[in-house]
Amino acid sequence: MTRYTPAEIEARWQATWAKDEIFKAVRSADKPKYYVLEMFPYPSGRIHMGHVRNYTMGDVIARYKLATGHNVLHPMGWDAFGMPAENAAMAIGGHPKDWTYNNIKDMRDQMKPLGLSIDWSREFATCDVDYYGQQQALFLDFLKAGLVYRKNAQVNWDPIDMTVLANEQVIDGKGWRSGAEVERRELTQWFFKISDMAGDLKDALDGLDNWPAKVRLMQENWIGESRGIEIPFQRTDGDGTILCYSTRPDTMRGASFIAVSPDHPVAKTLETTHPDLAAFIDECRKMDTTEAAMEKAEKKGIDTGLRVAHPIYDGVELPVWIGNFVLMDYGTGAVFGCPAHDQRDLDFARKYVLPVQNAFHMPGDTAEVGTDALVPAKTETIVYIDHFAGITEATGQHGIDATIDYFEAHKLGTGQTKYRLRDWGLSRQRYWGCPIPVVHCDDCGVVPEKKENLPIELPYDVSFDVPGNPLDRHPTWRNCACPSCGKPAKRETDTMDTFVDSSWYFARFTSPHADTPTVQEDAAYWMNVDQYIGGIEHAILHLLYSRFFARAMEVTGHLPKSAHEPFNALFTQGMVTHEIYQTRDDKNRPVYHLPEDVTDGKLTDGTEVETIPSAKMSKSKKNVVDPINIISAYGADTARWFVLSDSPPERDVEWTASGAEAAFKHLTRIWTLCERISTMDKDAKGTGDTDLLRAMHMCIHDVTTGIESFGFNAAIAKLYGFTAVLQKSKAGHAAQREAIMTLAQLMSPMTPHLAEDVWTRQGGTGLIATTPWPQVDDAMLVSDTVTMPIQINGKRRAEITVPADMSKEEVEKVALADQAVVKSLDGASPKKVIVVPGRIVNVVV
RNA sequence: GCGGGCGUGGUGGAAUGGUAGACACACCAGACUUAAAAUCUGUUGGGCGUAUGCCCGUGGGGGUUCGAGUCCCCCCGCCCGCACCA
Repeated sequence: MTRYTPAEIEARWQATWAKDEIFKAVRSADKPKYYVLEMFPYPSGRIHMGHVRNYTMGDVIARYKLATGHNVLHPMGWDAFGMPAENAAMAIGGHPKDWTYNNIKDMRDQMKPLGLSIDWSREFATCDVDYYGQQQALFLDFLKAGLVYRKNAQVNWDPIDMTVLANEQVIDGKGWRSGAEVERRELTQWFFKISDMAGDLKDALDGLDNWPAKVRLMQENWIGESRGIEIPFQRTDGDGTILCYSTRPDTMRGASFIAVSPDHPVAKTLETTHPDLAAFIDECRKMDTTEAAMEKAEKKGIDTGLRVAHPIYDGVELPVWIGNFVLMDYGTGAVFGCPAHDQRDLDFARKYVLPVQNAFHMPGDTAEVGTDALVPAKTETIVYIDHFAGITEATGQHGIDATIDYFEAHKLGTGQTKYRLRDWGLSRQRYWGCPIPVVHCDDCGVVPEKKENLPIELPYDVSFDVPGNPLDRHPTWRNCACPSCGKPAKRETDTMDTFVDSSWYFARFTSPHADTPTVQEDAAYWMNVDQYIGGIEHAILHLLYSRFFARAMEVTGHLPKSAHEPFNALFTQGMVTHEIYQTRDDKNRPVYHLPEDVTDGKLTDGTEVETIPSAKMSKSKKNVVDPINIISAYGADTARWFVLSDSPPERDVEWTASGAEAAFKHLTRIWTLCERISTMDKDAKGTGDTDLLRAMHMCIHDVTTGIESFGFNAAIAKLYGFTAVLQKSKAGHAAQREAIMTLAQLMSPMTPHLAEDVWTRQGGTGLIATTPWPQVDDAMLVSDTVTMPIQINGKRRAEITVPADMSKEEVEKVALADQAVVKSLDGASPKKVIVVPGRIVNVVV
């Protein structure tokens, strides 16, 4: 009797797969292609359980697609630029490049024992000069196409990372990585013109049927489309107009002031001549240091003395104020305030004693606004007055649309659709990123580098002993010739946001070593990604940027039109969690303990630990289980099996030692079962062959459906069930052998090594990985008889077994004749009998 | 504040509108063993009953339906996203 020894089995099969190159993706017209991709990892140096779960899910899909006759592309790479490498260099010395490449090597070594069906020949890291050089080429093409531009702008400045952040990278007023309160600064920066595509990025979400609705909705909210109107207000104190944007033109009757941003041109002009206004504007600028403070800040304003005419009431004048709450970069930087129907405007009006005037009424309102603005709910009926009095049935959007029509018809304004989405600032004042390939020339200004001069390589000889960007203080790197006039010039020292790197890597995988960003035939063949798998945390940032890049690469001829939306299907998987174990030190501060140091709620010295409910595995809470330890204790197949079982893949899964143990026991059971069948008398006849094979076909059906619908946990439950059937079966050798070989095939996407071994031991030919997926024999799914529950008034009272093809009428007769039914009816006569063939009978009395 | 999701045994979770709790964990009992481990078998939503069985049960309340965990309305709780966006 041999034992299940995963270490030996797994190494052996991984070597075989590698030798036979069965996962190498080659273009072929013979089979349909299938591109499965998991979000590539940041090379932190160690893989964690989240990686194991993410890549196992992708691997199940990839292996299943391979077995179902697809030409599969399943690549792996490294999102390798970024701050941690520089932080490590600053903290412990060394060089970001060495740190990163060492980490990549370590993580690759940790990942390979998982037995993933990856085409490693396509591997690359975004910090490879081959990759970022092509990214520079893309940048130049985008620049030529007007998709990148430079502007002086208020930016989010992270004072800890000492760099700029995009709007998407500021979470609750704090930097997404450093957690520092973000400041506002004015800097000249490069921007991607993502806002030009806002409408399409929003509209195309509708077509992404195989994306989670949640992600589509988050993107829709982020893009923030709103329908409104731009209204020019005529100055009465002089010439000119002030253009205001409003999504509520139906409140125009109640307008009592205009508010402009402190950065508005009107404010900037007045600033030069009015010291009081200048002081206020100055105060606004000083106050605006952090996003968090801005949110809490008091609404303040100052009257400019300017006056404008009310657009629909002759002779009514409105004062123009500067308001600290008006944003310059949304709409037109100027709004009209309607205190009666907007809480913020009302607070402002009360503070500065401005008129409050109803624009409409709602049934039941007192027509007298106190401290709460009269804001109609979506479904409430609004009764308009004066100019809009005709719009009586107005609810929700109707009144707004109708008033926009009114303004347009009277040439008082223009309907406008606006977006919240801002352009993506990509400049970062960091070393470890892709250099922006432009040159600053005293004579020619900002000049794009020539393509033949690419790649602009990062210098290796840099120092991190002082804060700031080492490229700025490098003695020679900046020096270059102007690509336009040839005179000495200086390179741009900003590098690109690392989200740029991850916005097109999926396209690069289709021709990873080409000397152009993509190759037309390869991109056309392999794109789109058929199934993309990753964390919900990328719902906005990475996925929105990638959708923009696909469009931009289409415009610049690097991707086909068909790749407009690059990810056909998206799956967002849950996290791996673990309980947290803590004790307290003498100052009552928590001390955390690794799960491996805790047995039955106690440390090895007998100290009891407090158990805190399961949370995302994190080093700081020490609630981590190292995949390497699990693999060496139980093997990769056990780890893979466990992360897929118990919880649906979109939800979190809690790692438990007992669960991992159970997974290992099950795989051992399969091994033992395989041994038993191998040693059976080959000729002996058994009993129940048909029952076993019928259960087998049910299992094929259920597992196939499970995998195709991401119901991995359900598929695994069925595999448990069928294993139990096979274990108890008294069927003959041939049937049992067929059953275990099919079981191995069905398990092969999850536990590929064990599956190969069972397959070979049972005399299967070739590799299970490339053997066609088992087919369901539909005839085997239908049984001759069927057991149906009988309900009386919806309560289950009896059960009958009848031939599967029995007519409804016959079933009804049999049901009503049943002993238990007769007893339950107790002489009452049925009013109605509902027979759902093969399902249920309900007798209504 | 706005938008979305979720709520099922001791636990993780199953259930195309059709027998709620599959499968797994944990617990308990039994077999094997001198014993333990390992392995195998069985029980396990609550209540009543010797028992065939009966009653209750998917956060709470109402509704649609022959039939609701599932669909609709209201409420409660939790989670997530967005928010000075005019």
